[in-house]
Amino acid sequence: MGACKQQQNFCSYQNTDVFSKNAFQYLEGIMYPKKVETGQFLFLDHDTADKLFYLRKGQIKITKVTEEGKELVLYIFQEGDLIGELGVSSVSRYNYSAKATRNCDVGVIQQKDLETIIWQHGEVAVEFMKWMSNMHGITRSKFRDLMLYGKKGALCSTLIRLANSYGKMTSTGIALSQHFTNTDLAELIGTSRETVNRMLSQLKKEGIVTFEAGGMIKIIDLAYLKEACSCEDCPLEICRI
Amino acid sequence: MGACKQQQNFCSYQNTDVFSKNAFQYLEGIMYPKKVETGQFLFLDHDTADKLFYLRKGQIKITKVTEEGKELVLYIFQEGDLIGELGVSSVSRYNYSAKATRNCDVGVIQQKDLETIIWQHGEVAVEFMKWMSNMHGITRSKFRDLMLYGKKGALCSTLIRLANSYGKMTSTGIALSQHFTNTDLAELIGTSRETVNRMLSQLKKEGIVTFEAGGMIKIIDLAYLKEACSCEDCPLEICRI
DNA sequence: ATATAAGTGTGATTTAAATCACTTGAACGG
DNA sequence: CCGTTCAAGTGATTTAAATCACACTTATAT
Repeated sequence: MGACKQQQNFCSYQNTDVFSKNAFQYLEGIMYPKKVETGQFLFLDHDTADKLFYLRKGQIKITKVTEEGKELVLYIFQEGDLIGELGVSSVSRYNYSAKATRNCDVGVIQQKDLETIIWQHGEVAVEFMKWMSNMHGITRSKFRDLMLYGKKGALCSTLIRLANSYGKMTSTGIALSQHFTNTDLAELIGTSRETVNRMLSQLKKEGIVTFEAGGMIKIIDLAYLKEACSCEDCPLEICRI
Repeated sequence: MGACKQQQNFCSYQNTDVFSKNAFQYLEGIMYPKKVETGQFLFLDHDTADKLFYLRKGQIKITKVTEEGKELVLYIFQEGDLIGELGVSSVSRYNYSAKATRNCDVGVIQQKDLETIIWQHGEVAVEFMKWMSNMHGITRSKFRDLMLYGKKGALCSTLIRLANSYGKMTSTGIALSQHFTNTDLAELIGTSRETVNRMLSQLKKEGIVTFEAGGMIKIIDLAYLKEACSCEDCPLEICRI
């Protein structure tokens, strides 16, 4: 379990970093393994939400798709992240889908089993609340960024979040360790591919970002990006993708 | 504590409806009273988030304001609602403000006191999680509605939520029991007063809504509003303002 | 190596929404 | 009753972003 890997990554947090070793062992105890292949869904919109998922390996995108096929990516989860809801009422349903964008090893946690642990161990309950609070913080801060500062602000906010989740510090800037296509970014922002392309070209021209081998984005002027979305320097567990 | 007051209100839920009588008594035990007058703030953006608030009476708007003065209203809380975050880390801060839009009677709950109860009573922990999950659900569903269906969809979604929170069923439609100005609605949607005015006029012309005495909105054609924002009939605890 | 698909880059055009600039109306206090 | 303030309504204009259309580039697979 993470903690900020200083220098190596710009700063990569897993959302399970809120759990103590002790609490995490309880979770391990009730997990059973599952594999999900690239392109497959871990769960679908409207499925019964009676499980949590611990992502051991791979990548999961949480998406919401409209009837017309427009796709909004709400989160991208990585190794060490916990996925799902703790509705605690047995009848609640997901209102988004979870799609594997790489081959995944997942630990499945049954709601019922988790509830037992929460009942018995106050410590685990408190840590779960911290996790839930963080997740809500991510959603709320994205909401703010995507609503208030236009598409340019939305892109800049998203680049900062990507830097926090995928960035590696180098002497010349923060290099994203993964390639994101214009379409990927557009789906994170809720805009069109063309708009992303034009905005990125502009940022490149102004020397805010550069493109490395394989189209990987490197952030040169983080301060500019922060300015563009009135960054409030939220804690890193919230400022993520 | 609520439960759906059938017929009387269209359907008014409080977000504390997740708590059992028993759990709520524990909360009552650690609350101390506070009054907040109309226009005053219960807390400000960036204040330390070490308290929860139970709203006994009055109304609180949760808002986010940009440097340029643009205001986004995230939630409107009513009697019986619980306000705040359960970050559980003592250093977390609000990243929004809470403004009283009526004279309020509030019960203040100290984070520390609450944590003790959560530790001791698994039942309370589980109910708190349900509450947190609901709050997150509200945020997520608004995010979706405001991002994906344009300003028209955003307005229609907001009218549905207002109906759930303030609507009274009548023989001719759902009458909102409170007046909302064009500016109020604009701040809920993240748009301009003029745009709201034009969209509302249009809805009126098409017979979707009417204006009653005092400018109160009455919803005639709920199905139309649902269609406009691809309503998924979320549970009522989530489809609120 | 070459066909095929997937992604990028850009101009032109359309559409949605914000902004500006007023007018009208309603409500409130002295 | 009149001036002041706050909200509603609306035309004209500008700006932001989506959409359309297509050329070009880069991977990938047979």
